[in-house]
Amino acid sequence: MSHPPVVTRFAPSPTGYLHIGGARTALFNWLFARGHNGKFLLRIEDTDRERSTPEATEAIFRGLKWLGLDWDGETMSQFARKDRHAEVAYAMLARGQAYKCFSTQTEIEAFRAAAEAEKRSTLFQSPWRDADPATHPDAPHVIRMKAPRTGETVIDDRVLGRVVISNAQLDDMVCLRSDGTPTYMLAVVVDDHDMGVTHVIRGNEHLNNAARQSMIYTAMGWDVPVWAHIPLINGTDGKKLSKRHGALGVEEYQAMGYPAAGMRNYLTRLGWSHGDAEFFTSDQAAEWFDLAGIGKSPAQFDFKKLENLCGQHLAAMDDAALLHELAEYLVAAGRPALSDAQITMLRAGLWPLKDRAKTFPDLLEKAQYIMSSRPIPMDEAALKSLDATGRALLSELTPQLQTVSWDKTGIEAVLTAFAADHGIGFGKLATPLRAALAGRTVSPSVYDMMLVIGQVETIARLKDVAA
RNA sequence: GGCCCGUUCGUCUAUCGGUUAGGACACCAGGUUUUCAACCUGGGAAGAGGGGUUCGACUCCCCUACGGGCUGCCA
Repeated sequence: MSHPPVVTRFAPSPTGYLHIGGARTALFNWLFARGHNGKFLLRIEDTDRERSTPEATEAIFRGLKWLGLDWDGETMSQFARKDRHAEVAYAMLARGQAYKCFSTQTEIEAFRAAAEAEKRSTLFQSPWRDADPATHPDAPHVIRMKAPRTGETVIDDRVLGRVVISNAQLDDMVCLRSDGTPTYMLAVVVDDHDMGVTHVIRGNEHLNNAARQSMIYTAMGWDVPVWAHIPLINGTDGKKLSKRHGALGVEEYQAMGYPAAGMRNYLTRLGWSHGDAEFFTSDQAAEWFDLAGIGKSPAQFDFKKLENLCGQHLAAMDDAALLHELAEYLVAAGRPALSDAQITMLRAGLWPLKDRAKTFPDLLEKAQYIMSSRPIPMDEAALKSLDATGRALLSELTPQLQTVSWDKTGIEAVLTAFAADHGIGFGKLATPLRAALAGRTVSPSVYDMMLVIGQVETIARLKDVAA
């Protein structure tokens, strides 16, 4: 028995940056498709000509690319398919599943206002629903779905379970606007059907829409896709995610220096779980990802956990990939690129840094001692530890470093013997040494620094502070 | 207002009627240590409230509270 092919899609509207919640929706669709040998499609829902912009479309592309969410085939523009949408609207009309409604927006607003005042249902019931076409005026009109008024529509949701919505709650939605363009409700269904989408994985806010869309599928005699409505992401206070919580656009996260692998891991784990698995690669995630593992309740964004995961991914990344992504980070953050010489030095000194850094700016900060050129700028605490005693120790130590074999054991032997000879703990020696090498009191291990910058540079830096 | 969805440690979550309610992040304490990290050990920390059903409920049902969504010729 063969499995039916899986086709998922991400369908953002290009009205701003790629929202963090949208990115997670895209990620879930991508994981599901990749894990099932299926296709992941991208459709830009640009039927709202007022609010859609090409810049926003570009931002969506950049965000998806940063996260490594590659889509199959050409990007589809929903607006470009408006003729097809209209065709379906007229097909529904011909089937008697839809009708022309000549009510003006002013009339509808008046109806709603009156209904609200009388505490009646504000669902608009068009007087044209059952009107004889022969009596239709020659006037602008919309095409409305002739939705069933009794009974119920059931959404068999893979995340939420069986959701029953009474048809009396649903109105005759507009499918084709008076200017001939389709509404979202019609366009999604037509496109998803035409694109062969089998699984609709999207935000919870569409759950009610699913009932409406289900009606269109039924009216057209099309197969209804598998629904999976995923919970939204909340801000750190449990309230809806908003600008107050800082970063909303995924590009901001890139600019803050979070590695994409960590971001993917974090976002995957937010609202989905696979036993106790916390740290995993995209391949593992795709292999494990399933609709059953998606939680029902909204999750709060937690920067601490994101950072922790990012740190683990940074440590696990190979040097070339890390350096490559670091360069991209610098561009995204609008920071100056590293020179070839700096990159060479950084590559050599990456090993003691990788498992300490959580983000790219963090890594760069810790790599400061590699990139600085002599004389090394000193911060206040470093200067303080380079007092007369400290400098005396260092100038006595320096000659001994000229002859040592430059590896961890060689250096360690000299330093520990030196400390012992002077009757001091190793810490008393390491502190001024660290200051001289790094210009600060927080740095990687002095051994590691000496190995990374090399014998010549080490001695030069020590001589600088002795002077 | 009507309808729909949700509610386990501070946070992300496991549990799919029977567990001392598990893990991770964060936090606290101790250890290791040349600083900061990392690392190791230990610790505190949860089923929104109230009713049922059941021999037994975090788990099933109902009510309430709280949070969210929909109720557009936006998506």
